[in-house]
Amino acid sequence: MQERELFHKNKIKLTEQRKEVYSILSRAIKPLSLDEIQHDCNKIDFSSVYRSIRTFIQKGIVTEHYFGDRKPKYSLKMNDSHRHYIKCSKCGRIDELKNVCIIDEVNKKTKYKIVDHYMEFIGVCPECLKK
Amino acid sequence: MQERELFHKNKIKLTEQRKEVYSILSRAIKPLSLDEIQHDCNKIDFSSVYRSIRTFIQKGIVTEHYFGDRKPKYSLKMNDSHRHYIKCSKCGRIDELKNVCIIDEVNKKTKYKIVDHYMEFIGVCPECLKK
DNA sequence: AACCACTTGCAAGCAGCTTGCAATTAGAAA
DNA sequence: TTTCTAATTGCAAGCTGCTTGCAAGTGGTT
Repeated sequence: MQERELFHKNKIKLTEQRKEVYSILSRAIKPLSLDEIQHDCNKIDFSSVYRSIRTFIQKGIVTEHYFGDRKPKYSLKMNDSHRHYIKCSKCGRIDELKNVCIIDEVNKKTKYKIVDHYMEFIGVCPECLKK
Repeated sequence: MQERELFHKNKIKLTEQRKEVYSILSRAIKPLSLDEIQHDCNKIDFSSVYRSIRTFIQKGIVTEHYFGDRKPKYSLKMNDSHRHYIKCSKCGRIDELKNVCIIDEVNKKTKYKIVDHYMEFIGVCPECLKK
């Protein structure tokens, strides 16, 4: 979907700041913190980055991730599927973990109606294992 | 294991404050935030609660959990197995999710050596579903 | 019983958001 | 295209949830 179309569909005004934040997230290869997003921006106030992200989350365009530190990370919510990540405990590198699904198993074990889930894996990456 | 023995084995001084924090965690039926732990205490300073928890985590006695809000929760790390929880998006109730394991599947999909993992599920609990 | 390294409560400090507000601006209406 | 107005922005102040320095107090060894 086009950026313009996506914004219009969600009744979000197409401002320069929002375009830039969206663009950064669409080019990111991993979830980013507010800090990191602002750092990649061309002079956008932190509060504006913060508010665009809040808006995107509220409209379901962006997902918030927790990786066990105090800074949540953000990524575009893709239509295809829920994504999971693995983080290296030595160097901090984050990789995507593809084709891992646990929803069916959880559905069998609980009476809750699952609406969302989040998984985080901590490990040692191949490079750090060599050392 | 006895509390006294556990503390001694880990070279942790057996103070009144630490005994109380440990006792609260051992009676808790779900992970608690620092706030909640302090609230259950009989006049222990917040910084002491904070530092006991840090010590317990560092000694491997306590586990830190993230449930998608800004306040980490803490529980005793049981010897038996890694625990997972499910949280109701309507009422905030948290239940334990038993016998759910994904480690084997993840090990097949990645070259990382997994050292820890964390899963969180958000759903609507049976009571809230009725409403 | 005496000692002393560790622990505590207190208060100050700090990071990471979160919000109020006046100026600015996107985009609907004319 | 110009006008109008509600939404958005940058700035600065404020807040929450830790985090830390320090002097007083205390377990546990001697």
